[in-house]
Amino acid sequence: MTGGKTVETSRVGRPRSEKTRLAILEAAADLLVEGGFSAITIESIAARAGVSKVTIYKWWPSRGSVAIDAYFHRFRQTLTFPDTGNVAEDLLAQMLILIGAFRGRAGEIMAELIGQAQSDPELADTIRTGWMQPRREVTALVIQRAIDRGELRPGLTIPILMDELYGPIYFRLITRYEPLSDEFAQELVRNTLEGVLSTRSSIK
Amino acid sequence: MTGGKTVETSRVGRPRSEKTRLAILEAAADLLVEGGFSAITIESIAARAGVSKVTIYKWWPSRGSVAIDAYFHRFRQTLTFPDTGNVAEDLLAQMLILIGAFRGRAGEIMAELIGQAQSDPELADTIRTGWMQPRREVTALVIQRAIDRGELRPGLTIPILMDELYGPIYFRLITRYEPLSDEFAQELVRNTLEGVLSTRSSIK
Amino acid sequence: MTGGKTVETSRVGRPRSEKTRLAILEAAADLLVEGGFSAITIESIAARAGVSKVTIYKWWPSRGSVAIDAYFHRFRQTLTFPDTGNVAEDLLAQMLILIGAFRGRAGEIMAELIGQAQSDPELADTIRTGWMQPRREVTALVIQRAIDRGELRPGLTIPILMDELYGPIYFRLITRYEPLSDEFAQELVRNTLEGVLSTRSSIK
Amino acid sequence: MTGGKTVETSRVGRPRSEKTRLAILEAAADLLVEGGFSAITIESIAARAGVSKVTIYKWWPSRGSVAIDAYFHRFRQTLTFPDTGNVAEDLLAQMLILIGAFRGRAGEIMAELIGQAQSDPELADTIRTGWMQPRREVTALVIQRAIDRGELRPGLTIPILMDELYGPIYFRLITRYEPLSDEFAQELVRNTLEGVLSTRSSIK
DNA sequence: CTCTAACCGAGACGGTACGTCTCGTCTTTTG
DNA sequence: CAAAAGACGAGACGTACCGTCTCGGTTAGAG
Repeated sequence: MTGGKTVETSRVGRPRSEKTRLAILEAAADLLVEGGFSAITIESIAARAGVSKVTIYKWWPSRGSVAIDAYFHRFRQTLTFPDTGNVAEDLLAQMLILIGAFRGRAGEIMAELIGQAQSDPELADTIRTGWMQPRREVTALVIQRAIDRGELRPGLTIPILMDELYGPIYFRLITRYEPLSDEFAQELVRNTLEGVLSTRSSIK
Repeated sequence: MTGGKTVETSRVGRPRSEKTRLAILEAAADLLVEGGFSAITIESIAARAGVSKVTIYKWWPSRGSVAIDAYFHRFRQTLTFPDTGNVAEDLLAQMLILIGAFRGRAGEIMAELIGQAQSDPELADTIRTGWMQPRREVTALVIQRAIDRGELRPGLTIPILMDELYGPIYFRLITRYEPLSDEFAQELVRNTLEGVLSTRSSIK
Repeated sequence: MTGGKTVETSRVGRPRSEKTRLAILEAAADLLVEGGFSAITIESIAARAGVSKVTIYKWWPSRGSVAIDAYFHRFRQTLTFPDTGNVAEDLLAQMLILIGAFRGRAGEIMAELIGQAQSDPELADTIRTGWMQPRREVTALVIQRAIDRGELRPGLTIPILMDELYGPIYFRLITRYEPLSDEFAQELVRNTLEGVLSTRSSIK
Repeated sequence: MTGGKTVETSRVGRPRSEKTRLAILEAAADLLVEGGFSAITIESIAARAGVSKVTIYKWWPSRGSVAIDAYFHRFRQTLTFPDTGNVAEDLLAQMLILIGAFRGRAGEIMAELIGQAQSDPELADTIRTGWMQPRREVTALVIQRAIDRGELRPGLTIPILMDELYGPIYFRLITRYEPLSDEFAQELVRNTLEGVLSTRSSIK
């Protein structure tokens, strides 16, 4: 996310052109939407943005980093999750918002970005810290509060519980085994909280 | 998985060389282990196997397909899962075997293959049908039997439950947020079955 | 002159395309005539010849070498110098033929090629062995015979005498101080043979 | 030689920095000596001189013009030729001085500059007027006096005679066919004056 | 003693060409 | 007819300089 940094201090020399920065992000985002990650080449971005290749290389280290910046630029979404105090409701709301974002082009592109990240550690890091981490923090907060209120088991490992919620969603996003429907999110959250044992056997 | 098919019918002309096929798979597997998916190029395989590029193109449609064939060739494992009749034990055993396989090089390579599959539908399909499906079928059987015995809730959607088990594992494989430890598998299976609500609130 | 070599032995693999070789030389020669040496870029040749850059790099080591090959391809001239037995006549004929070739585009281009050769030793060598040497050999022969016949001084250093003939011509070609006129050649040859001392002083 | 001009009129505004001008010429000369003309790039000069590119462009129109200025700055030599009244001695002295200057790095660089001048008319002009012309004028004077004294043939075309002297030297400098030895200069001057016909045939 | 015009550094930028890489196809000879 | 060898067109890579363009900060004579 190198290229995203704003020029803080006014230093000597010609300042960075904000117009150019935006033209690059817009061009990359367009290419991403139209042809997916494989359509992102430094040359195609440069040509579309009317910008020199060197300028792109100057501010971004790889095509992956331009792609993720362009993704955030285009699909930046608010993280305003509700906080009703009811853990089931809050978690479901969060999962529905994520699933909603992943239906449509944004989801396909995120899948490709995650795919690319498997052979681009820097991209992987940017996705983790720039995309997943903020969401996980909100979710962790909701879970922690529910533990504090005594709604959830105290011995719980929070990262594992979060993997139980996010894991299946990203698994579906990536394997496309089954659709990312609202019903899926509902049963996922319910199952995760209540378990899947039959009532009889749960009373031990 | 085109290249993996054995030559059944004896047709006219010079038969396909089995030695060549194996040389290609061994070379590709070596490259995969040494340098990951990005080290797999048709040219590098051809050079290493002492084989012409055209011969590879003749039997495999893409580098992804050679890679997955080479992966299966090198890391093929038995699917002999225990069947004790205890759903918790059986599921845990299955997850532990998968996690064990994913620790080490095989896991890293599978992550890369899944990554590549995001921009290679054919590779995605081969991974689903050749790798995931067999495991899911065994898991589905165990779950179905537990439902039949009344251990699990009858209304359960089996694919969702399987996503709850496999999803977090693949999520950790791909995001590398946290390690694929045995403890993780244990808590994952326990949480999935019993839920995470505190005992007090679960008696409603 | 690497690319000029003809494929002698019929070896395995696809043979070199003669059509491609000629297309490259024609394109390069056209560019040379139209825009001089600076118009010769590997990219422009490739574009004009409908050929890949790699193919050019495969057969020629530098743009200079393509240029000189293209020059010879386009301006190859016969070396049929007359041999009358009269040294003055023969030398003048040779110089007139060379000067004639250097008037017009071929001379301008040769000047540029010699210029480039100052920073490209390989090009320099090709010009020496492929262009100058054959002419010098013919000239050396004429001179040697004149020495044998007793027309020229026996103690003469032949290379120096040849430099006295060719040097002024190339000097004019390169500095453009004065035109390469036929009168120039006539006085040059006469002066070189007879000297410039006044008759009075020459009889010492 | 634009950049070499001294600031005559004192105009308003900050005057041109002499320190900067010298830093540029020194840097360029160093680069020229170390890596030849190809090492001369505006960027490398700017970096080495601690100067902005724009400042260089402001005072010199091209890299060729900086190069030639740097050459004169570093290798400026006196034009004090002896004038003994003996044409053979005087011409030989002049040629020996020139040949002496051309042995060593200065000659190699001059060859490269002349080479570059083939595709840079302005550079060609600067070399002619700034380097060759002063020498030719001295030589022309010596020749003219010899004609006046009756030592040389009256019908002689002086520029042609000068090309007979300078041409072979520059030819050797540029083609590196043979070394620029003192013996070469001696025989060159002698041959030029006396001719190469054998005594017998010269008396016709 | 301020004003102001020109100089100068640093560095961003669009552009052209470089030489390299790998792809997937094509065209031969060899077994 | 399979396979090896290798030529080839295509196109992106990342780099080097080009020449131009802001900027901010001198520097010295003119008012």
